[in-house]
Amino acid sequence: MTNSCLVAKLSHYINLTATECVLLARLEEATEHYSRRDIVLDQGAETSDIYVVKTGWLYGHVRNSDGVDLIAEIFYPGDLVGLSQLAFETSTVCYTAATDLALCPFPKNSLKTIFIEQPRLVALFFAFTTLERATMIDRLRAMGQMSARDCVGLFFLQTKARLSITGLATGRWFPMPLSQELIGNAVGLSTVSVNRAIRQLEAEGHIRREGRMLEIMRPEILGRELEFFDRHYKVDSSWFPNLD
Amino acid sequence: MTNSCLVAKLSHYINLTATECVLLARLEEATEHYSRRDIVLDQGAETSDIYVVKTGWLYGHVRNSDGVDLIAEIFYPGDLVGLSQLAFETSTVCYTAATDLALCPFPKNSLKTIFIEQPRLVALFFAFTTLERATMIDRLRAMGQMSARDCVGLFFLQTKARLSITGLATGRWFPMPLSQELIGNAVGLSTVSVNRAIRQLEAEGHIRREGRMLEIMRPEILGRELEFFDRHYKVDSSWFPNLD
DNA sequence: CGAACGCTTGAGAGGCATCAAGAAACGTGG
DNA sequence: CCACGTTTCTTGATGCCTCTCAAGCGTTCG
Repeated sequence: MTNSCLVAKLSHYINLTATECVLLARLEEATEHYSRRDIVLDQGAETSDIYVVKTGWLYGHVRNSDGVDLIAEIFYPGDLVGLSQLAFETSTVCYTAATDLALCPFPKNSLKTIFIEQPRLVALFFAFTTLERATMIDRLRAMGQMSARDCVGLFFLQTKARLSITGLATGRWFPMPLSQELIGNAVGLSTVSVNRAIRQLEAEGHIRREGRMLEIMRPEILGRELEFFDRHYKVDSSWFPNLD
Repeated sequence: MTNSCLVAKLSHYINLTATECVLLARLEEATEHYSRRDIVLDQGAETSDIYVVKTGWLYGHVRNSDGVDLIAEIFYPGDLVGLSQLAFETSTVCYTAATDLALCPFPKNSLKTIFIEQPRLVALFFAFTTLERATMIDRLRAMGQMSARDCVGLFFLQTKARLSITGLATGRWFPMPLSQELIGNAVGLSTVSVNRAIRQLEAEGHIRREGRMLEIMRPEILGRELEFFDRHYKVDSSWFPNLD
């Protein structure tokens, strides 16, 4: 078997054919390394490449004129970075390494043949974008009408769910390498409010921290309270094109 | 020529072939009519169909347990409704008619052949989802860190930009059939705050109202102030698969 | 060992939600 | 075409939540 992260993630959803595996593995031939805080692609730069995340986290963010930063998306191993910028010649967001990072770049022109020859993979990619959109709606709901505590709690539940797909969350523990400032940028809160929310969740016995690891004590209870639904566990593939 | 709304919208971005036009027109064979406030598809219902919007507006929204409603997406003539629910067997959002409405439903299984035979159309659909994602990030930015006045102003600019693509905004005027309550649901504000924001924009000479029509007096100036960028005007098609 | 960086906590200010009530517009049926 | 009820818009008063500013502490890394 291949040790491709992308294959690992996709296999969670459908049984990949050997042809598909080979083709996907080819996207991960080159590898680039980045250190935490490195900028992978700056806002306004040309979006000629797509990246597969091999190890580490990175995030896409936009800075507005008052200097406030908003994290638009966070990527984990197995994710495809840059699909959301396909329609733009220059990037609308800045990609920054959240941890030390290994990325596999491939030119976005490689998608041409995939679109023609691998309609089922395209359908799966398409499905992913809809999952991400649903998650983004959850974020909108959180930012618009939930308390700071609930925003942060929901963010942790979402993160854990995403990591679980590729087996990066073991049991109730998962890594949380983002600083409280970055968490704030992700959920639209100030550092101070994030800190107070975390301490409150901790005091209530919902979470526990141990270095950069986080434990959600009773995921089901917290999830029910915050109306969290794991959008990433399963996709409906009934409309996927059949294999030839 | 066909009078398909979908073809009209897509033609804004690429030159469709005759084959593509015929195929798209076939999606609009059936037509259903709804009155304002009618529910087109309820949350939790099966997502077996996709719809092309022929005339009117509709919106997808989610209601949480405290009864607060969030509008996740708004659809205009020429839009495809339901693509964002493709990956789910049952709908995560509720679709409601914002005005009287004419929709053309087609089964989502019809996508199978499109995925196989029309990779260029699929690429274009894919591009649309990335545009919508970018717009959603703008909304996140607005909800998270902008004032009520700016949220509402940005919402108007975005709406006008979307309508302009299909020629539904003439000059600086465009229709705004949504009540202030619905606008509030869309941008995450209370009705009261929306009203105050509108009156402020009006007092500042940024907008003018005439029944259900809205005029943005100096779009460039307001756009620059709110850091608005029209994401829907143009797509990069360099990575699209070529025609056979 | 010193200097960033990240976490924690307090105090004060401001903006938006909420509650409430009246005015205007709309729609519907007599 | 008018009368009435409903929806929508408008405005004021009050309170709460989060932001901002500020300072101290702990930790990590060069």
